Amino acid sequence: MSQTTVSRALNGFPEVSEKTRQLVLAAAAKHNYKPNSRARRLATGKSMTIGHLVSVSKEHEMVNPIFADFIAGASARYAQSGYDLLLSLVPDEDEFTSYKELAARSAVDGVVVHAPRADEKRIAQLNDLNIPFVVHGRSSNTIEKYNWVDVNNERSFYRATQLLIELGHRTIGLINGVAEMDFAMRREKGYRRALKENQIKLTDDYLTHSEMTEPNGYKNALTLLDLPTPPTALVTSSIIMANGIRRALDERDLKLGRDVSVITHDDDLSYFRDAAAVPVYTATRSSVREAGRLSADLLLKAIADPGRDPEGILLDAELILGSSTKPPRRR
Amino acid sequence: MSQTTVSRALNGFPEVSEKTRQLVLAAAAKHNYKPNSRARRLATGKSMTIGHLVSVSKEHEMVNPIFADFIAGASARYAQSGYDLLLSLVPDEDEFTSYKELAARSAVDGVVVHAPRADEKRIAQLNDLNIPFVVHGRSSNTIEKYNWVDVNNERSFYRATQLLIELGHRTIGLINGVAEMDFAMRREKGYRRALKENQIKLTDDYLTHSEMTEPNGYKNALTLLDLPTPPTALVTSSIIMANGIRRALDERDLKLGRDVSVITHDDDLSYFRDAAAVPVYTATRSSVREAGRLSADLLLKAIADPGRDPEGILLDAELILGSSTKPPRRR
DNA sequence: ACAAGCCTTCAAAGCGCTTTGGATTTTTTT
DNA sequence: AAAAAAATCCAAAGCGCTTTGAAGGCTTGT
Repeated sequence: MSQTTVSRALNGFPEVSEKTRQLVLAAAAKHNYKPNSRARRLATGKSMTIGHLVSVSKEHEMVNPIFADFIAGASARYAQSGYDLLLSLVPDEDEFTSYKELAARSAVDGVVVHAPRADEKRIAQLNDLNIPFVVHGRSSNTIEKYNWVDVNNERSFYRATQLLIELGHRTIGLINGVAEMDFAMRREKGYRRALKENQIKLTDDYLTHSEMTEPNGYKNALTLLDLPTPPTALVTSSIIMANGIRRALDERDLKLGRDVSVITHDDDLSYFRDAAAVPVYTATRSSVREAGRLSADLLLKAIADPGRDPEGILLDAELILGSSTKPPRRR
Repeated sequence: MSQTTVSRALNGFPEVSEKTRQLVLAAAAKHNYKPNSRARRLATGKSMTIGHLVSVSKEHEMVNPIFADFIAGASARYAQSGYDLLLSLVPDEDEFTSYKELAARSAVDGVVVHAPRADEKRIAQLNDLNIPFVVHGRSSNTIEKYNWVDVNNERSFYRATQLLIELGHRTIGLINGVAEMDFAMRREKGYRRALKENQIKLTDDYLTHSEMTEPNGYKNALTLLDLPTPPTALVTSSIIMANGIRRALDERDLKLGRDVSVITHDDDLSYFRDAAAVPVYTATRSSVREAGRLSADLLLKAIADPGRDPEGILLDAELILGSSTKPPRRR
């Protein structure tokens, strides 16, 4: 049997009879034959690979832990479509160099941009490179069109803050992510809007920015609790920081909920899944794994149809009521 | 200038004069030329790719969060050596199928085995496939030789338990990972050995196995605390579970350290780095990122020299004294 | 029974590199 | 200055597939 026939049978072309196809498939299965990826990719001119470049902050060697769940979502989709996932953790200062290198050696058919800043150069750069991409998040200061999947950060933090205000809180702190990050900026915006609409004036002392680690949650919570007028409620950007906050409260002999209310953003991480009947944390919840799935779908569509107009998908985080929010305690 | 010369110049062969090489390099840099990965891989017969298959427990869709840091360590090494990292999150039931498929289509030059069980079939299977691999962890019930990088789980949990005993604790619980996992088994062994050597008899009620999530840490801690004779100290396998334990203590109005001592294994995850002057947790600490680096090095060596005898690297977890351990409280 | 037409199969070219073996140029030796 | 040796460079083959264009085999209609 000729090479052509085998190739056609395996790749589902119609020019081969069903009988022959079955024969070929049977033989392939028997010998555990799979076309060699390398040869196939050269012949087709496609890499069948999606690149994920995750930046590692050089300073703290920090890897954002949400990316594991995001990638878990995306990976499943790639597998279904026969794509491989190329992962590269790069020091944040040479992010662009890495993209350029991938494009130059034609190693990927598309890339996912993680953790966009409000000011994000990578978007224009990738558009220049003419390589399909999707951004997990958005970039406020970017005018160009691009594919993105994001949650409604501004609105969900507005709602969270609003909820606290309705409960009677007037001194509310925000323990946020790194200031340059787009999501952090939007969340801050939502927080500020809620305060403003309720004529609550707070200095920037009630606002912290840092990488979203447990120790930072702890440290920043202590800073806020040590203010002359400590906050009676906190909003935070990550369940990991929320754990640090809980530790800070513990140390001050304050009880979560009773003494200080906390609302956290909850990415629904698999190892922090808050599935109790009454959730531990009141939270703005949005599955980052689902975002991974959607991003993958979008990117695969963009690759399949290069003429496609960029699309944005906005997920709505649910506001989940848990036991970490109560009216403020009389002092 | 001929293709040959360019190829040789770029790949550092001695048959080309330094002058020509510089010329070629300059031209390549100018046009941002990089040899096409696909073509190069076909020509050389190497994939220049390392596969990481991470299993996702179908049941709980759980991704072990340590893998992010492990991969961060490994990724840096791969990049240095020109290798790409292929990541695939696969449902745990078709782990082997995935390895076989990668081997059949010759997509990777080597693979890393994550989270080995005490009884681990994948090792024999990979040896059969004749594909270089390194195991992160070990497999107690496997006789074959293989490359591995592991921490001394048995010894470090022995020491941890011993420390608690020396402090005066007699009722010590172990909140462990999934029972089938090799690391969990070894840790249990260390725990039991320390108890035995001190003539402490405890039923298996003081021992829990589960995926290492925060909610499981919480739940299991509550279970132990509700025993007729509750433990005065706990040893646990993950800092994420430790966070759940802290929450359980909080709920019972018990204070970490003062009322219940806790020692946790600490993988030195970037978002839980316990770098306070006095660490929060007394812990058996071993950087999983370092393990990633070492695994990558080992695997690259194995690929470079197929005749090489398998090697094992045993890391010693440090026992770090923190503030979560105190003598038991008189009741 | 034969030609037309369709279905099925095949031989060969090509994907963009690396690598071999030979050709050419330069340097060294006599 | 000619020959030998060394240093450069190049043409062509080949990596294992896909894909094109053409040939062969079957069916159908007359």
